[in-house]
Amino acid sequence: FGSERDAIGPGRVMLIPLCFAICFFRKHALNCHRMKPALFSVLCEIKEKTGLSIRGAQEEDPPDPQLMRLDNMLLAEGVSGPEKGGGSAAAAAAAAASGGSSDNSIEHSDYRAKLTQIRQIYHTELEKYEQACNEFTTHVMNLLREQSRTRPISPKEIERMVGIIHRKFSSIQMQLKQSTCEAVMILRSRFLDARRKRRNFSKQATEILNEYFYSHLSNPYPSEEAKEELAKKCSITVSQVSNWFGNKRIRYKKNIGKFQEEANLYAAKTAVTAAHAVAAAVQNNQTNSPTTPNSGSSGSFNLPNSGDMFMNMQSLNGDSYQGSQVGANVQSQVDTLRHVINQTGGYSDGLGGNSLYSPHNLNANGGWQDATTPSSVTSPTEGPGSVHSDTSN
DNA sequence: ATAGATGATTGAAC
DNA sequence: GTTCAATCATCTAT
Repeated sequence: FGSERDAIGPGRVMLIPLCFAICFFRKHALNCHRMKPALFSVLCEIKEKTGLSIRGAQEEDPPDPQLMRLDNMLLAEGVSGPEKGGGSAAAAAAAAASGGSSDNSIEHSDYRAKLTQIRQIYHTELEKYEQACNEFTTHVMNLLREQSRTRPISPKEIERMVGIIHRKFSSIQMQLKQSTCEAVMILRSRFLDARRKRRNFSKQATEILNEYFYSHLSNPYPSEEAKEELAKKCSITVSQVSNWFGNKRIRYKKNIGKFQEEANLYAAKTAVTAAHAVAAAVQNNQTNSPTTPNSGSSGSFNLPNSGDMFMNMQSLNGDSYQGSQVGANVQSQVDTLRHVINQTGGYSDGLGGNSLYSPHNLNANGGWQDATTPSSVTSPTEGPGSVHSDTSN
C-alpha cells in the first residue's frame, strides 16, 4: 500500500524521518512522553497541509464494463444469482434442439451436474475471498486505529485504505469470475458438441415429414406456419424441420430414382384421402363455382368437373402446369394423384421414372418449377383462388 | 468393420 | 432472413 506514502506528497520529506524516529520509542513510553502532545500536533499540522493532495487523489472508480459482462454472463448461465432447478437457458435450448428425448435428458443432467459443480466451486471460492477480504480489512483497520494513537490518521484515510483493499480483492474476484466463465464456456461448447451426437427422428416424425414432402412435391417449401405445425406434430424444432426439408429436397433432387419407391409408398398412402378430399373439393367447387367471386377471375383456379381436373393433371406432365394458381390443399392432392396416375400410366422400369414422374416440377436449373420463389412467403398455401378442402370437408 | 442413411453445420448466393 | 450444396459426424443395417 505504498500509494498511501505517495499520496502524502510535499510533507513526505519531513514525515518519514519523524515516523522513523517514533519507531524507536516504546509505545507506552511514547504515549506517556511529555513531548507527545507537541509531536502529535506537529504531525497533525503537516498532515493538514497534505490533506488536499489526498483529497485530490481520490479517484472515482467507474463500474468496470468487463466485470459487468462477466457478472451478466454468470447470471445468465445460472452460476451466480438464485439457484435454478433446471440449468441454464442455453442448456434448455440445446436440449430442445436435440429433440428433448429421454436420451437427451442424460446429457442434460450431465451438463447440469457439471454446472452445479462449477457453481459450487465458484461460490466457495467467492466466499473464501470475501472472508479473507473482511479479515484483512479488519486487521488493517485495527492496525491503523492502533497507529492513530501515535500518528494522525483520519477516518477518511482509513476509509480510503479499505477501498484500496477492496479493489485489490475485487481484482482477485474478477479473476475468479473470469476463470468461472471460461469453465462454463468450455462446458457449454462440449455440451453443444454433444449435440452432434444426433439421434434419428422417430419413425412417426419421419413419416409425417415424408407425407408432407411427397404431397407437396410440386413445391416442397413449407411456410413458417406449416413448419411450426410439423415441428409440433413431430416433437422437433422448427429449425430441425427446415434442416429436414433442406436435406430432403437436395437429396431427392440428386437421386430421384432412389426415392421413387418411397415416393410411391407415400403417394399410395395418401391417395385415398386425397381422392376423397379432391372429390369433396370438386363437389364444393361445382356447387359454388358459377357464383363464386373467384371463378373466372385472373389467376384463380377453376375446377368445373373432375374431367377437367384430370385433364389438367395430364397437362402437368407436359410441364405446362401453373401450380402457383392452385390452392394448397388441392395442390397437394394433385401431387399425390398425379403420382398415382403416372404410376398406372406406367414407366418402362424403375429408373425410367425419370422421364415420367420424376421431372415433377423440377426445372432445368434444378429448382422446383412451381416454386416461383423458394420462400415461405410465396408458399401457395393461401392462393387467391384456393379451395379449402379441409373446411369443405 | 463397413457402407449407406441421416441430422447438423457451414459458406455462398440471393 | 432462406435456400442450396457440400461436408461433417454419427447412427444403423449388414
